[in-house]
Amino acid sequence: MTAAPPPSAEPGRKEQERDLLHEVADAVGALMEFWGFKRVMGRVWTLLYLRGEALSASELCDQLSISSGAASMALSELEHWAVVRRIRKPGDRREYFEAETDIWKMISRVLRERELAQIERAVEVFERVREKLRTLPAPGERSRLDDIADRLGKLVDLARVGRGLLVALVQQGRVDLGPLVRFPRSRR
Amino acid sequence: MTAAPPPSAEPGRKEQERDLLHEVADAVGALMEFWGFKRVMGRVWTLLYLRGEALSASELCDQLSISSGAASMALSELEHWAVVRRIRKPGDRREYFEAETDIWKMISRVLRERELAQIERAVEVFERVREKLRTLPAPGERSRLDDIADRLGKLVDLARVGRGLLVALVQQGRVDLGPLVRFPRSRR
DNA sequence: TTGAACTTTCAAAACTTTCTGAAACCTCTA
DNA sequence: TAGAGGTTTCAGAAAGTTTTGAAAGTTCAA
Repeated sequence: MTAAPPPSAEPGRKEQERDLLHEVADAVGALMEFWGFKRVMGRVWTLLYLRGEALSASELCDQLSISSGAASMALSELEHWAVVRRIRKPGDRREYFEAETDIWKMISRVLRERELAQIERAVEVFERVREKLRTLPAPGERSRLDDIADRLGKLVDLARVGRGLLVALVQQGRVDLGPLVRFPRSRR
Repeated sequence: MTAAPPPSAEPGRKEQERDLLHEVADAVGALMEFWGFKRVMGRVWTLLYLRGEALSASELCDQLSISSGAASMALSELEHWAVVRRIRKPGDRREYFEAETDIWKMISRVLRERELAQIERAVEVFERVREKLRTLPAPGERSRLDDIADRLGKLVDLARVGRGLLVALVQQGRVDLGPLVRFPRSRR
């Protein structure tokens, strides 16, 4: 009387489970999105992690309701960041995917490859512009332009401090933001 | 022979200066975008910082080629994050804006208000789902669901560790990611 | 070598975010 | 307290991002 398989509407245990995992996956997705990744990447990783076993691409598509294209892209990107491992099972043509669980490896890699590059790019722009500002002919308003160049110099210093802290963090897993906390307040 | 005002095409010192500042502003904009802010916010702050004086909204619109609407929105948001100060000059109806230069104040505020909230939200979801998973009737596959709940528990722990580190960072300006580096690798 | 099974690519569609500019709304000064 | 000068709001436009799904590309067992 109570053991009949659910007719067709009604939650159903399987669906409930899927929805719950879905919810967690979304929460992680939001977190990762904040870190500059795509939301699906977080969702995929989470499902793989929670399920605890290697899943095939098509199962991921089913479980997360995404297209094969989206899955393929998310998976390669996750693999690039070493957040997911690609696995082959002998005698099975499909590829399987497994969640990487070494959190620090993931985070430090992002800091090193992405954030550092970002800061470096900014430093380059700052320095180049400062040089150009110097050579800009400025009859009669030398001091105003010089002031700007000075502040730009401070920006360069700041970016360098930031870069240093980031490097320290990645290398030692530990950082003291003192230099940043104390960074020269401008004297007006 | 060489001192005539530039005819109409040609760089022109004024334009060159504006373009150079523009370039720096864009670089900072890209950096801030990465941190989850809007690009214009970074551009506005940078221009204010480099110019070193309080500017009116309309001057910002001119210099950055943005509409009054965009400026208004960026400025209120910057003000919310205490990255820019709003200033009134006596006898002038306009509002002026000035760049805040205390970098740490800005960063710690973002970490506290935004990142922390984000993590807290995730923790709540994780715990709620874990509870529900526990009460999910699971005839005949008790162990699989339990495994999932266990891993979800680890996720909760991880998020708590992250929250702790963040709080420490904000309060002491210093952090040791050891707990994260060492976070329990899953035994498969 | 073939072809079935699976994966990747990519142009177009769907969706999201950001920007514009005019109208509504303030807020001072006279 | 009228209204000129400024600021904010907001609906629609523009720009940007993500997703889809079908076609092209791979790979492997036979």
